Amino acid sequence: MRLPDDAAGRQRNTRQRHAVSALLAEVNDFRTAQDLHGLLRGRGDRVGLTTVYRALQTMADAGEVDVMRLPSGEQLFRQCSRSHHHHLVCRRCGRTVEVAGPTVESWADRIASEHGFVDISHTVEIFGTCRACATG
Amino acid sequence: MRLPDDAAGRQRNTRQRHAVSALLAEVNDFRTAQDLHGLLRGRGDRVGLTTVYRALQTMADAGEVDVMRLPSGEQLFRQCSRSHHHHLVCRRCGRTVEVAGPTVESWADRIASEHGFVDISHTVEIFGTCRACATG
DNA sequence: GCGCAGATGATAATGATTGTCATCTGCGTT
DNA sequence: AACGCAGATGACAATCATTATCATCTGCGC
Repeated sequence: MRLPDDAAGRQRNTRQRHAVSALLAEVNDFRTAQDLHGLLRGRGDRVGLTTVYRALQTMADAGEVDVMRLPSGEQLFRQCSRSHHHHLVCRRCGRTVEVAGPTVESWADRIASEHGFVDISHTVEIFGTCRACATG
Repeated sequence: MRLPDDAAGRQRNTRQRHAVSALLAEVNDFRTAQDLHGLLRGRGDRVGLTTVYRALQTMADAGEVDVMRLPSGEQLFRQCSRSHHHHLVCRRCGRTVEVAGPTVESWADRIASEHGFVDISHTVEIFGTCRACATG
């Protein structure tokens, strides 16, 4: 047990991973993998699509980025605060707001316990139209 | 205005739609479209996969079936109660429990309103391991 | 500088879902 | 009971995001 995080600590510092990470920090919003790949290419960074997917997957596993899924099924990635939270998404312009939800957390846990479920996790997404889009 | 639900009331009673509907009533659980199609074929009902998808889509639009999405992105269909509710799903055996959540509903609405969002909808899924799977 | 495990990327493969389109069939009308 | 047509069907092709392959490359510890 010399290396507690043995399996996880094997990632290298590559140009590509850094590029993806930097881009996520820049566009502070949810983007698809394909989208991010396009942006990288557009700015001249030469990164393969496969690599973008892999980088995002790795970062997601490490808790460095959030993954959410659109009703259509596509997954979106974003650099988010590390703590558990959910998202409020404008279905028109895509603007997102992080929302903390102690209410839901405890509700979900309670409901699950009442039914004898253990090892609970949950997903919550809220969709709506933001003020700008509604009035514009 | 002889037909108030003009646009929606155009569905015909076909053998195929009935077969899909009957199967859903039988297996009271979430199934993929492909899965349902396989079951129909297995029992001798001759129905095209495309038609199964269309039937499910139509029924979902009409609120007759529930659609949920696995973390992997595949969508599952189930005949459910008409009222709005969410699901508690065993990640091991797939058993599902319908849960009503006035708490979340109001929470989601309140959060969204506070941020100026309108026309709110939301998705909530709770995953866990049911007692049977946890002890077994 | 060496060497190799991990990383990359062009490409093919996968797999669920949707589009196409010629044909068929409820079902209201005649 | 036959008619006609809008909606329905289904075999097949197409899409599209994501993943698998695999030969090659490169951090980075030695």
